[in-house]
Amino acid sequence: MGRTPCCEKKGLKKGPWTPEEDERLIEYINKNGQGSWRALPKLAGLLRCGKSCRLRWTNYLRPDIKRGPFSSEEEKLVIQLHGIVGNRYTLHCALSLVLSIDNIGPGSESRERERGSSSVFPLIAFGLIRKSLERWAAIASQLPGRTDNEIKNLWNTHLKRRLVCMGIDPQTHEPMSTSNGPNRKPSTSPSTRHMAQWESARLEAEARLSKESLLFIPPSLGRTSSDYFLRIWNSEVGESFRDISKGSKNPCQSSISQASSSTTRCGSVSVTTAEIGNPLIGSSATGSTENGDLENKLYADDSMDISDSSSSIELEDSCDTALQLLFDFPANNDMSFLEHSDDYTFCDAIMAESSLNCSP
DNA sequence: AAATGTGTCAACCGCGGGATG
DNA sequence: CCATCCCGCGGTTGACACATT
Repeated sequence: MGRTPCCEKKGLKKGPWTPEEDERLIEYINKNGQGSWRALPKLAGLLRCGKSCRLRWTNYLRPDIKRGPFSSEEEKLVIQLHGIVGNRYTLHCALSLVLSIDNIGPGSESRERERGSSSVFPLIAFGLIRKSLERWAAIASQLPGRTDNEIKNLWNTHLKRRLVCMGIDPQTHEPMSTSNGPNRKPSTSPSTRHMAQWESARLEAEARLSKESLLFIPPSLGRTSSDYFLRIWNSEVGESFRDISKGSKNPCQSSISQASSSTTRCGSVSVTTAEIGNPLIGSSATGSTENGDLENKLYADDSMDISDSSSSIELEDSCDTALQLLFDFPANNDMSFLEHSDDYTFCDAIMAESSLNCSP
């Protein structure tokens, strides 16, 4: 309703593309570049709608497309990434964590202690919240040469079935409820497990950040954990997130609002870190009050006087940066941190066993 | 050998949402 | 504020190849 169709349907060709059409499209884009898809068919002399041209180009003709079957490494990566950004459950976990942090206002010292040291984690969570809304593109961005459509097809035709065959819920990446299997530990609540996973990721990020900080700060000056947080806080990443609760145009804020309003509807996660009593936090936290103060500043930003100069573009970059932090660490897309929770990630088992037990 | 079933994948559809003028 | 363009999504279709009966 209201929207005009992307093109006049009459007289336009549908179905498989011919080599001649491909050639025309490639030639046109090589000459004129991408964009203006609506006008492109006419200019290129194609009897296709612009959307069809765009799809053909982005999913098939782009020179950087990698053809051929997915390698086992790629499949494993897709499964792992789907576990992170690929379901709304994770999205809500991230959201809940951010909100739980947000709920800790000045004076809530006990909760601060429970939560432990501050970190880059909220920034990662914000990035993930945003990116979770673009699941296939986010996953595809980590697999050079693969398109989101290709990954979606792979997931729907191969991987999803494989997970089901392995008794794993493809949505939650959890073992199916009724059959935990002989070697499985009693299943912890999904919330707890996801939170443990998140916390594990957070700790890794912190460790890495701390390590990197050693390169920038002379040991003679001494360091506290707040130094590391300050470094992030003073960076452009921090600058962008200082404005998160200001201004409705903020894309992250928008996502948060949307997700927040849907939390009740989906009923997935409404726990806070403190509520689930994540043991990782207690065992590893430094419990720095300096950090708590910093976080109070960070999340009680209604009272902060910050000259708002960050554009949405900067914020977007920062969200990307935050996501990239997660994708990057420890290094080169090594997602082994996911396996720290020893009953959560079954990718290796899946890859090893699927061909034996789940042959179509 | 023919009919039928199944899997795969490129392509399409309709929708929501951000960006822009 | 509104209309339009563009992008990305989930879901689906249809052609084709291959397996099974």
